[in-house]
Parts: sequence; structure tokens; C-alpha cells
Amino acid sequence: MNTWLMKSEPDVFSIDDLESKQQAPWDGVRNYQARNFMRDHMKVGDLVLFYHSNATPPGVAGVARVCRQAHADPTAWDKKSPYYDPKSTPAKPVWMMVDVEFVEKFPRLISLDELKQYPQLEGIMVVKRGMRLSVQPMKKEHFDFIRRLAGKPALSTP
DNA sequence: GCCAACGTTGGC
DNA sequence: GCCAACGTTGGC
Repeated sequence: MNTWLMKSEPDVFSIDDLESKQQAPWDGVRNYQARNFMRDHMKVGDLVLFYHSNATPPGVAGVARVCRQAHADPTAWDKKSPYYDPKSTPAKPVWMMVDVEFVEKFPRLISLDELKQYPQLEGIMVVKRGMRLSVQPMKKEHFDFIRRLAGKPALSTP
């Protein structure tokens, strides 16, 4: 099993949206590196940290699980979709998505600011400056550490 | 709203 | 294949 972090803007799709739907396609990924991770390395059962980007504050909001392996993203050939991309057609899909299911919403948001405070998390992609990749592989130990943080009080900022 | 960092595009 | 221009992401 692999562990991941995936970013979504909560104004568009949040952990609460996933909780109410229980299952949803992770559509709209339009970056080759992110697509390749989903297509080549994501397996049903993989766990995903659900990260809220472009939020106040940004941070990890909960956990999802991959419930369907990568398949074509049909929003790419929907002209009305904000994710429309004429490069992709039903015959030759360019963009892929996985489906995810809700696992848990954290009792508190683990903010990006907080993630940066732990030496145990040094090196994780999401804290790197300029890191825009929306699908990031992550070590199980880091995944578990962040998940444990969710049950802990926040560190006081020095 | 700003802008740094990054990815993509397209002329050559 | 290079790289400048452009567009996007996303924290602040």
C-alpha cells in the first residue's frame, strides 16, 4: 500500500463535500507528473491525506482512500467543464483520475504552518517552497505522524 | 491582490 | 532541442 497527499481547493471540493458524497472521482488533474502518479502507482486501498489548498489556512483536513484505480477523466472532453482540454478524447484519453472514498475528517485542521514545525516531517514535499504538485507520494511514517497529530493539541508557535 | 516558483507553449 | 514568453498555482 502507498500513501499520498492530494490537494484540493475547498471552495471547489472539500473534505466535507467528500464526507457527504462518501465517494467521488478526483477529476480535474491537469499535470502530467500528478497524472502519472495516479495512473502508474495508485492502487485501490491506498490512503490519501486530503489537503486544502488556497484556503485560510491551508492544511491537511482528513483522510480518503482510493476506491477505484485510474481511469479516463471525462471532464477533459466536456466543453462546459473548467477542466476541458481538447488534447483528450474518449478514444485517446490524456487525463486520468482515481475515485476516492471518505475515511475521516480530522478533529482539527493540521495547517501547513504546523507541518513546517516538526523535524520529523523534514523533507515531505508539501512543505517545500514552490511545491505545486497536486498529487504527492508520501512515506507511511510521515502519513502516520500527521494522522497522530490530528489527535493532539496544536504546538504553540514560538 | 501580489508575486515567486514552476510548467507549458511555440518560434526558431 | 533551446529557451523566452506566457499561464497557473498557491502561499502570503
